[in-house]
Amino acid sequence: MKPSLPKGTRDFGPNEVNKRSFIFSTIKEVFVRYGYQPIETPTMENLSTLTGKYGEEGDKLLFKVLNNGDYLAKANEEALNAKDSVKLISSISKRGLRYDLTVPFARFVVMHQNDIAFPFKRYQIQPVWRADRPQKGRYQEFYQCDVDVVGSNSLTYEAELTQIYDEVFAKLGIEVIIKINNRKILAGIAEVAGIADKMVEMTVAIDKLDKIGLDGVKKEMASRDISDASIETIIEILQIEDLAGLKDKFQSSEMGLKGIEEMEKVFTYFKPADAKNKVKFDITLARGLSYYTGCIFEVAVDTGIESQKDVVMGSIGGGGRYDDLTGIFGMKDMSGVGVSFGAARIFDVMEELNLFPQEDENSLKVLFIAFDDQSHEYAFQCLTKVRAAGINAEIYPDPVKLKKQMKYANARQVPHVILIGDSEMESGNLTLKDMKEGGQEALSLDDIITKLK
RNA sequence: GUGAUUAUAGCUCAGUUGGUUAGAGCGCUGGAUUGUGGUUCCAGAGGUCGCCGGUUCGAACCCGGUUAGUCACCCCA
Repeated sequence: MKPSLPKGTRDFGPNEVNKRSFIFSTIKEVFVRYGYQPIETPTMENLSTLTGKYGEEGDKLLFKVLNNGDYLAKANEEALNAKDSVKLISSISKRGLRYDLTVPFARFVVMHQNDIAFPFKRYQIQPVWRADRPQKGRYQEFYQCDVDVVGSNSLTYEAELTQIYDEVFAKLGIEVIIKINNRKILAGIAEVAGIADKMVEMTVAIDKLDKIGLDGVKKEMASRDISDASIETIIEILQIEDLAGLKDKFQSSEMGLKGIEEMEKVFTYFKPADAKNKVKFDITLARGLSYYTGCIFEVAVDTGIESQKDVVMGSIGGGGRYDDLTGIFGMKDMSGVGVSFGAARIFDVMEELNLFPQEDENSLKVLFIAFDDQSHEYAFQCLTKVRAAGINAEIYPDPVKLKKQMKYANARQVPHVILIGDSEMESGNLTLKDMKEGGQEALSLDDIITKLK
C-alpha cells in the first residue's frame, strides 16, 4: 500500500524536532523564572467539556472520537434514520480531541481548585487539533504554548506577560513589536459611536485593518449594519495614537475611561522604554476572540528592521484577559490573563532569518568504521569507551565496503570518523579522520577522547 | 461550508495538435577504485501516468464522475 498522512498533519524529522525543542526550552526557561509551573491535560476531553465553548463554527471544527465497541447499537435511531449528524453525535461519540489549551485549563482549575494555590500560574505546551480546511501555515494538528495566570485581577500580570514576551523574543533573536490594547477601550469606541450592541462586529472588522485597509474596514462595518455616522466616529477615534488624546473622546463612556486607566496602570509597572523590543499601545488591535474582556496582546515581527524586512508572517503570539474563565464550569469570578506563542510560525521566522544555533549538541560527533570482522569487534569496544566519556558516537553496523560506510558518514554529517583495521589494532593508534578538512591522524583512543570532548 | 488548482519513477518535475518502446535531475545498486567519502565517468534496477467510466482506429494528453493533496475565502494559531 502507498503510505500517506491524514490531511493537515505532517511528520517532523530529527532536524526539525531538535530545532523545535530549542524554541520550547528557551520559552520554558523564561516561564519558569517568572514562577509559572507546567501542567498537561489529556489529548481527549469529554465532548461535553468542549462543545459550545468556541461558538457554532468552533463546534464544527472539533474532532470527535467514535465510541468504542458496538457504537451503532446505542445510536439514536431517529437521528440515524433521518441522517441528522448533529443530533446523532452525542449518541455515538462522548469524547473529542483538545481544540485549544485554554478550555482544558479552565476545566483543570475547577476540578483541582482545592489543591491549587491562587493566583495559579501555569504554562502548557501541547498539540491541539482542529478539523479546519488546511492551508499555508495552518494545520489540523499544531502546538500551542500557553502561559496563563488565573485568580487575580492584578495588572502586574499584564506587565509581567509583556516582559515574558519581550524576554523570550530577545533570547530567540527575533525583533518584534508587542502591541497592547484593551477590550474596554474598544467597548468605549462602540459606546461613543452608539453601537454598543454591535461591538463584536466592529472588532472583527477592525481586526482586519492591516489586511484590508481602512476602506476595507469601512465596507466590512457597513456590511454588518453599522451606520455611516457610527463608522465616521469609529474611524476618527482609530486615528488617535496616544492614551491622553483618547480621554477627551471617552467623556461619555465610563467603560472607555476604565480601559485607559488600566492601560496607564500597566505602563506604570512596565516601562516600554526598558524593553528590548518595541512595546506599544495600538488602538487598532482587536483580536477576534470574544471572551477577552480587558487587555489584549499581539506580537508581530518588526519588519522595520533591515535584516527582517522580507519576513511575511501574521502574528506570532497573542492573548489577553478574560474575566470569567471558569464560569462555564461553575466557578464564578475567576479572572485570568494569558498569552500564547505560535510555535510553528516562530519556527518559520527563525528558519528564514537563520537564527537557530549552528552547533547542535544533540548530533552525532563521531562514527566508527571497521575494515573486517575482527576490527569491527575491536572498534565496538572502543565505541563503548567513547560513549562512556560522554561523546555522541556510533559504529557502522557491518564492516562493509569503505565507500558505503563513508557515504553513510557524509549523510549523517558527522564531523569525524575513526577508521580501524589491522594496523590500527596492532599499533593501538586509531585513524581519526576530519570529514570536513579531509585530513587524518593516528592517535590513541584516550587522545581522541580528549580531542573530541 | 464556498471557490480555484494539481495528481506521471523512491523524491522534485518535463512530456508538443491525441500517434510506435513515457523521459530528466536527484536518490538507490554495481563498476572505474579489494585501507578512504564529498567531485567525476560508465552501467543497471525502478511506472496500473490517482481511481472508474466515456469519446477515438489509437488516450498520460480530450470529456464525465470520483478520491486525495495544495492554495484562497469564512474563521483562526
